[in-house]
Amino acid sequence: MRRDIFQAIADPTRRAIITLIAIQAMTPNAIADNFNMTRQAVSKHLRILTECELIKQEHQGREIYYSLEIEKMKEIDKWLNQFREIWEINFNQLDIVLSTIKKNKK
Amino acid sequence: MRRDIFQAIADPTRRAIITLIAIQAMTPNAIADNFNMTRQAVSKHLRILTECELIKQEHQGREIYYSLEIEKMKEIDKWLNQFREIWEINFNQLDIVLSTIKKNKK
DNA sequence: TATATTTGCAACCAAAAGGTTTCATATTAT
DNA sequence: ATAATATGAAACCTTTTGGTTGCAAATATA
Repeated sequence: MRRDIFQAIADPTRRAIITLIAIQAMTPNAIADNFNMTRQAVSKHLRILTECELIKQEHQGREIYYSLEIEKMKEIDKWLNQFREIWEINFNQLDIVLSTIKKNKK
Repeated sequence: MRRDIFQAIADPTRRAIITLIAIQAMTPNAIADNFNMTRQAVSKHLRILTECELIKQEHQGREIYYSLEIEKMKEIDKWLNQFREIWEINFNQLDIVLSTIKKNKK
């Protein structure tokens, strides 16, 4: 069982669940209504998301409300940080190219 | 074959490859040297990354240099955008809490 | 108390993933 | 021309994934 955050968001159903409960906490039944699969299949996805702490539960009687653990989402952002520098470089290079074009126009 | 960007970065080896070639373009052999698996296994990962256009090839004689397609990486960032608003809200709420504590101290 | 509802868990199954070995092809070097 | 090198592709195998159905437990309702 690898069960890291990148593996968690690899599945399109799980990404949809994340987006769904980002707005507001929902019960498994309510979540499952949005998908074309059994409640149990959705439940398995919720289990995986819970295991890697991307979502959290709140028990209320016999119902369980699932909501997004937004802090964990930032880990993906953190991983992307190492590439932002490259984006910036590319942007700056584009900037140089653009100003060169400008100069030549004059 | 799903082969989308989220499925591509789900595998730790592929994430490592991405990080490796982000710095500079590399040949499959050079890339494979960094992993404890056969060259062919690495080659399969390169194929998957190529198929979803996360990396690009540059042929040079019998060698092929693989490099990162940085623009594609931004798609992950774009997906994260829908959650940034929530981060901000949380941050602002924390701000309110902090200023309330400050006020009560006085 | 008996029944309905909400949920999770286990057993099972087909398909996909990730590795291996073997082989074919193209380019370079002798 | 022959041999070596760099690479990709195919066949194969094991494990993981993502779904199913059936069942058990806890809570709410009649």
